[in-house]
Amino acid sequence: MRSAIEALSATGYAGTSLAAIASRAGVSKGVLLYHFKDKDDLMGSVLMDVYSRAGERIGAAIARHDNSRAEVMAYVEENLAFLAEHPHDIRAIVEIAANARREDGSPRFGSPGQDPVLDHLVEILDSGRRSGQLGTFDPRALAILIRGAIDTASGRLVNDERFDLAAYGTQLLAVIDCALGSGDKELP
Amino acid sequence: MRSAIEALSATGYAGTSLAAIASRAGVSKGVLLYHFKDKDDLMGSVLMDVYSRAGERIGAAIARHDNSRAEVMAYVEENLAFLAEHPHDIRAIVEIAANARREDGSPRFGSPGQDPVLDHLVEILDSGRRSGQLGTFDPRALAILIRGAIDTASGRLVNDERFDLAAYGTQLLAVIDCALGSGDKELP
Amino acid sequence: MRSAIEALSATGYAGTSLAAIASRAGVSKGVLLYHFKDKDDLMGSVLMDVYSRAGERIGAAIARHDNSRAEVMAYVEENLAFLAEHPHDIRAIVEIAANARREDGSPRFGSPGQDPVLDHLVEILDSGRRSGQLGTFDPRALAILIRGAIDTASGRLVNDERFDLAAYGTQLLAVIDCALGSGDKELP
Amino acid sequence: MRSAIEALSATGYAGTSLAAIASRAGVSKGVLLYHFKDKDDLMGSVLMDVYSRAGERIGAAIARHDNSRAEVMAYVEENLAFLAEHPHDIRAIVEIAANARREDGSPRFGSPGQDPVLDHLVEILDSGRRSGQLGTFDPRALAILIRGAIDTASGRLVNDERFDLAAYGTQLLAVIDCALGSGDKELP
DNA sequence: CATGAATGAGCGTTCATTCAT
DNA sequence: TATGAATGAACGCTCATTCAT
Repeated sequence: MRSAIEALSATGYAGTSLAAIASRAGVSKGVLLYHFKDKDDLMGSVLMDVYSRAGERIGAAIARHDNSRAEVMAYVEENLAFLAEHPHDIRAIVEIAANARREDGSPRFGSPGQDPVLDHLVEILDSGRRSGQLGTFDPRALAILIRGAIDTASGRLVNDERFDLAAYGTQLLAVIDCALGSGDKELP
Repeated sequence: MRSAIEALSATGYAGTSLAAIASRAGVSKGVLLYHFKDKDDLMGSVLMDVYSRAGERIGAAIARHDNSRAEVMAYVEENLAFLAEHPHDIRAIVEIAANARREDGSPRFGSPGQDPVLDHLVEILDSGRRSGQLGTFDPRALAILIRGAIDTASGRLVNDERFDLAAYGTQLLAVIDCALGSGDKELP
Repeated sequence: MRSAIEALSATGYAGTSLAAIASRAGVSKGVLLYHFKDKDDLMGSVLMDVYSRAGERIGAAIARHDNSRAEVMAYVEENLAFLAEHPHDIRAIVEIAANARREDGSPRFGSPGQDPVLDHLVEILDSGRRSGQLGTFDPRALAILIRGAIDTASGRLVNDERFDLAAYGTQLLAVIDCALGSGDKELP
Repeated sequence: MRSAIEALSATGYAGTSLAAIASRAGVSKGVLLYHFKDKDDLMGSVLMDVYSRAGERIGAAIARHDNSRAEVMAYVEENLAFLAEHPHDIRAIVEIAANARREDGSPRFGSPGQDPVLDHLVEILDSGRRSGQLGTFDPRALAILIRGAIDTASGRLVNDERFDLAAYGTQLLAVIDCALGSGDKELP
């Protein structure tokens, strides 16, 4: 699975054949299909593996806070921290989510940014807004916006060597802070 | 090229074979390669075609304004308007930009959000910041963030039927307005 | 298709890969799948081709007679004549009929001896019996017996060089003649 | 071996992989190759097992008679009785005999109907003819015909649920009885 | 301009077989 | 004895590309 992640990050979904993964791992193609039912199963397993690792960290980070604004900030910060530590992992699952298709051509794993993760963010935003801790906004739209901003960073990080993730994170947090409203906090 | 756009939007980059495009267009495969040197040439032409059409509209919209904030807003509004009118066109070029690779596996057309377009936005933001019309921010980071937010909308629009582009646009404009700073404008 | 027939006759169904057929024909594998949708389509086409050629001859031979006994005899004689002239053709379709399976493992083209052909024979036998031209027997059972006797000859002819088709034909006709009865010579 | 027989009968020779047999037997693939040198060895063992069981019964039945006609009838009756009791066993060995090939594509176990068994029948027929107990016929041709009639019944029995084995047996015996002649009713 | 026949590399997958445990 | 990991060859099939017409 590590080899699959490397291959996905380096050559994209379409460029990631079983042969490419196997050769990266130094094993035969056959062994991949011994451990995984088929290619989709392998890809799905990579997706779930990274998701669960990232989700665990992010969930834990959120749980350390008790107000919506801090939770959102922790969500984004931890996302970016995971991305900084495991850029290829995130790149891999974005590739999978964006490109894995069913036989009829429809996406296999939902849109990029994936729904369970997205829904978690929507809920935080929505409960914050309802409880009055946050200002006025469209929770779903803002959540999509935030996920899009995070996902795009994974592409930059892997493919654009001039990309400064730290600066991007600072800017993103500032933007979100501003977007969350509540009148007492401005952008610097 | 219209058939290529339809196919890309419907079945993704990997699912878009020359045969699929040709059959959609009601012509033979051969004719595609008569008019385009190879598949990459066709994809590049689609990319350039949509880019130039979108760029023309967006450039014209920007030109109708004379201050940086209005220019940025026009940039985003016109992007979303084009997306609303031609969702498949945008979906197609996002697919191409995200998936077309060189033989060594590196992206052929830069990262999603593509550089010339991005640079234009960076420049507007930077000049606005330098001239004091806008507040303090990292122009490149903010530009990437905005492009990511726009690009992610194209995926939602095509694959997620519950997605409300108008609401998303409203939210995105509000966020950007806020991010551009200058102290006298809040989120609604 | 001629190469497919040769391969089927020489190496059996399981030994007949697209590569084997293509190499016999001196063409690439790809071209087979250009002309036939998939391997099943090719095999089905071979089956239909031989069937229609054989069926035409046999039908014409039957039509030259006006009583049931002569029709049955003509059916068998013409079957054996076709087999003598085109042993590989018959061997090929017996291989296909016996081995081509659906994905669930059930036979794709009916049992060996194939039904339309069998039904034709059943009908001749049955009408002869009902009209009193022939003696007493079970038309369906006798038809299956006759088809089995003919089909087994194709296997012998191709794989057993000591097999004497002419002698076999003489014996088979004698047996059938006897089996058909004739009012004064009933089966017990 | 019982699992191999089930698999062969259900999905045919080509559909019977070692994995399929192993999973039916609830053991691992490896154990099959521990007990049998290779797949051909397993198939050959199945063939021999069924052959010896069937041969024993049939031989015993023949031994209970002392004239050629009764021996032939017993041969056929016992064949059909074994088939009725163990349809999958017979189906399995017909599959093996028809499909197992050497590397050069030639049949590994002789034609369907297999020679030792066939030769036994030839001998009975021939000695009956020479001793004058039976009429005039070609012993080898008639033996092949009878084997073909029996083998085809196994395919019908497994794949054609409308097939009536008892009626088929009655008809087959009648035909053979007639074919064996009896001095006053010579074959031409 | 356009077609359709043909190619060949590469794909995901199956499978008999080997081997360390 | 039995397992399960691993292999490598072969399979059916897809596809971008070439080329004669």
